[in-house]
Amino acid sequence: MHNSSILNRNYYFGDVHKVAESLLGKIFVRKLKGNILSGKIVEVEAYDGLIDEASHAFNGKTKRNEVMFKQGGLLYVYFTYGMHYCANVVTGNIDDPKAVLLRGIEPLEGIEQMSLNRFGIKSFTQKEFINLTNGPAKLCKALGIQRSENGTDLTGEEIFILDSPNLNKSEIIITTRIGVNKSISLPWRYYIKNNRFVSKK
DNA sequence: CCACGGATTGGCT
DNA sequence: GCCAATCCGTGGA
Repeated sequence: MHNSSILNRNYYFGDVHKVAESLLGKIFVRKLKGNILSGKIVEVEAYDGLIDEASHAFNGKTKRNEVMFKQGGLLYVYFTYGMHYCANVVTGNIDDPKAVLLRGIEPLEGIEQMSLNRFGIKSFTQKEFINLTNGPAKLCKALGIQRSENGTDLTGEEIFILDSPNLNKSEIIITTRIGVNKSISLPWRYYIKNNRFVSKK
């Protein structure tokens, strides 16, 4: 199915901004009920722990954000707006709570299952195809990621990320984050230029 | 294409 | 009690 290797623990101990940028183009894989669901990561945001007012970890550890305070390479899933889940990749050391929010992926494998998860039906229009995974809560729905996936080890078998060469600088747009009220001018959002599954240009 | 508001629940003050 | 790292449908330009 794939030849590339799974990103190892060491990868997730890098600088959160470097990890965020380098995750673009890599393949996020979710095994769900024997199906493989996968997609290319096309949009992310970095949340820089204790110095970042917009980070969930800014005010210290709570039951909700405790996974951010664990070692890099875990999945931090949070619930928001009363109905949505969003997924982050935790980076760095214990008690150094940084994370990369996954905001958009381009579906590769298991597309019919993603449509079932999103819309309750296997078929979809061209417009619905884009709508499958072009947003942080949409991609969680499509991949079947919810509260029970919080804390999943990305070096395990269930959810992991496959390595691939880093993109050229010319293929990457760096800009401000979306949906935050604090630290709004920090350019900590990264996405692939001209990709249709980026949530907002 | 853009702006606006409703949905809905848990975390935190 | 307030409001969120969102999404979707609606209505107008």
